[in-house]
Amino acid sequence: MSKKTPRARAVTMKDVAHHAGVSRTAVSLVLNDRYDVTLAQDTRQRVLSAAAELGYRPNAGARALAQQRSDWYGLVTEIVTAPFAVDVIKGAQDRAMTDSKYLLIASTESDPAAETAAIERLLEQRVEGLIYAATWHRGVTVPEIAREVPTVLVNCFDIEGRYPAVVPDERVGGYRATERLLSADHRRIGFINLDPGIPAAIGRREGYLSALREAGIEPDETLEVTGHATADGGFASAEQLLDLPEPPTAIFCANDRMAMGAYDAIKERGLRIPHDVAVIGFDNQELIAGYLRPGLTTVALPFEQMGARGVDLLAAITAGESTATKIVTVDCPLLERSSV
Amino acid sequence: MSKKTPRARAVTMKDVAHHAGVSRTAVSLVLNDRYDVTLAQDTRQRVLSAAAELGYRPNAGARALAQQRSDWYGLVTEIVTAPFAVDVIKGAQDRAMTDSKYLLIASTESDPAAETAAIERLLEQRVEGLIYAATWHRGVTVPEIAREVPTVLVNCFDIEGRYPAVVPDERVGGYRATERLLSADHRRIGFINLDPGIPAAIGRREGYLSALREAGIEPDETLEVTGHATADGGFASAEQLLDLPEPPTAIFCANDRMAMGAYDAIKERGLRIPHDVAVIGFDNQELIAGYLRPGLTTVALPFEQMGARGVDLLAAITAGESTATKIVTVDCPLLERSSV
DNA sequence: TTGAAAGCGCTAACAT
DNA sequence: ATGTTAGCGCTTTCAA
Repeated sequence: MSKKTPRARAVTMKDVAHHAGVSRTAVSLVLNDRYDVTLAQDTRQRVLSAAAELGYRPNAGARALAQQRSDWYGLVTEIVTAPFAVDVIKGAQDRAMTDSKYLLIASTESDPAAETAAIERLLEQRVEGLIYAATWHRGVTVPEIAREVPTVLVNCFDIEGRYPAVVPDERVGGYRATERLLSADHRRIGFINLDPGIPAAIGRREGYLSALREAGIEPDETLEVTGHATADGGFASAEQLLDLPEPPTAIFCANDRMAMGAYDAIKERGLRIPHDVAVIGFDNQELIAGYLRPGLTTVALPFEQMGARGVDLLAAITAGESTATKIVTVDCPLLERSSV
Repeated sequence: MSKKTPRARAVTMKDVAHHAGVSRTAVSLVLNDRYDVTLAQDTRQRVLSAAAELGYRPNAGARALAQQRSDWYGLVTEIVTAPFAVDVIKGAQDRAMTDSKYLLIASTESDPAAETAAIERLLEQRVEGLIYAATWHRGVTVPEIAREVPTVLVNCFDIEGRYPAVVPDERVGGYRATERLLSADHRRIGFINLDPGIPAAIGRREGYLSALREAGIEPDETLEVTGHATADGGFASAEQLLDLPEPPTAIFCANDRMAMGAYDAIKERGLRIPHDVAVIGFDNQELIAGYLRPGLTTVALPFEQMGARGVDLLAAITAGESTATKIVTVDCPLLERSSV
């Protein structure tokens, strides 16, 4: 066991000031590019080179203390647990960086007590705002403590409508998928939906139905089935559809996992995708959609954009530019591969 | 546009002290559970209730400044970009939490300049140490600036061997996979490997070969093929193996994506998994391994554990308990599903 | 144009 | 056992 080596004390502003032969104030002014105050060109130069020479690095914490602002946002999420929606983090992270904000991420397992504790700790770090993100689109109950600071929900919404939120536009997504199938001349389009009640199931179905109606097709209830949201569920539901006296020529699966199962069902009957049966998914889970054979055409959930929009909203709110608890809806784009 | 509402100034220790009628020192002592100093039981009580009453919340930044330690670690990674290995973040996060450490995550896209900048900003936040994590196991070059603070690599290693690292035990993983197949009485075991040269390919192959040899089987070179690391690559390689005059009865795929393709190749020939051909994968990509039909037996990459071990190591180093640039190897467990 | 001084919230050495 | 005081590194009035 080696003794702990005491790290050399970091260079401070005082050191720079001393080295440059100016006051600490001057250093602060120069280093913060405060051009509202007029400083001698020479002073500026001296400070700059002294800082460079000494390898000065500002201490963000000290600055935060003095300025009473941390430049941090807290991101509370169960997402770290479920890699599916991890792009939310990336989107938020990138967007925060461009604002010179930091993201303090607290992962939770949606245990309310732990969640409150996590937020509590973020508040101790004096985060200026909170982003509360969920793995799958749903209504949530945010711990009361979050009210202490501006808070924005991402990929979920407050059941009581007290917070602004950023959510995917499920309806348009469902519409796009169906429309794509229609444009390939399919008229009998099966729909394997998720368990009813959740926003994804409701919105995607609405989109499906309205696309059909716009195309002058009266929805046929036998073509609508709900399946367990897994590959096995998709397999079973697809079988059900294919067993119909008048089976569909295309199937819209409300998620990619079910589409994965549908592929198996279709292939097992010796049918070809998309030649005999076209398939379209939802979620754009890369690992599935990208690697199925043929590649699965699907609708993408805009996780990254939602994360970015969340930070946007938060920035606007903390800047006092916005205050309404509005719901921002983000588009779900269609991703063409080869299954239609 | 509403005017920015000035947030009420937070309750400080001074307020608590005042309210309790004691000194700031006393408050600090009580709130930090410093039992080495003796305080009147009454004082302690008064402070506690004053703090509760006022809703006092410590200011982590101020404490960091005074103590000259931040309790923060920086996690530099490209992982946020690629959800695959995101469990590293979770493992590190959880482990850090139990130490009351925070993780400041900086996502990079492995652009060296951006990486250096990201680390620079982490250092401005006065992180006490750095974890540098990669999406896939490989040798990396860490920006020089990382030397300023204890640094640990996770799922990668320094090409020049200057940093301690935590990596998966690829060899044992390959061994386990092969052994599992052997235990199911397979003697002709095909191996679809990754592009040679990377640690995963080298280690997994070593494990494969040594398991065979231990079982008294002389490796047959025609059973070893390398494929493009995708489903299509796996498909092609599996075809190649199945076309052999004496085809294998089991295939070990060096990753799950290739196993996904192998499934298709096997099924297209009307063969059954595992009855006619057993398949085993590597990586345990949930979305693939869990949803393939039948479920894919595979070897898991211990991302979460690696993240946790990384923080462990860092904690030991910053505590001065360890200093060697050792390589820690983490076990890759076998995950049984139904493909063997 | 520059500098002195106070203060941000907290800890810790030192007195009392 | 409790209080005083001096920082921690930085920003920001306010004077000079």
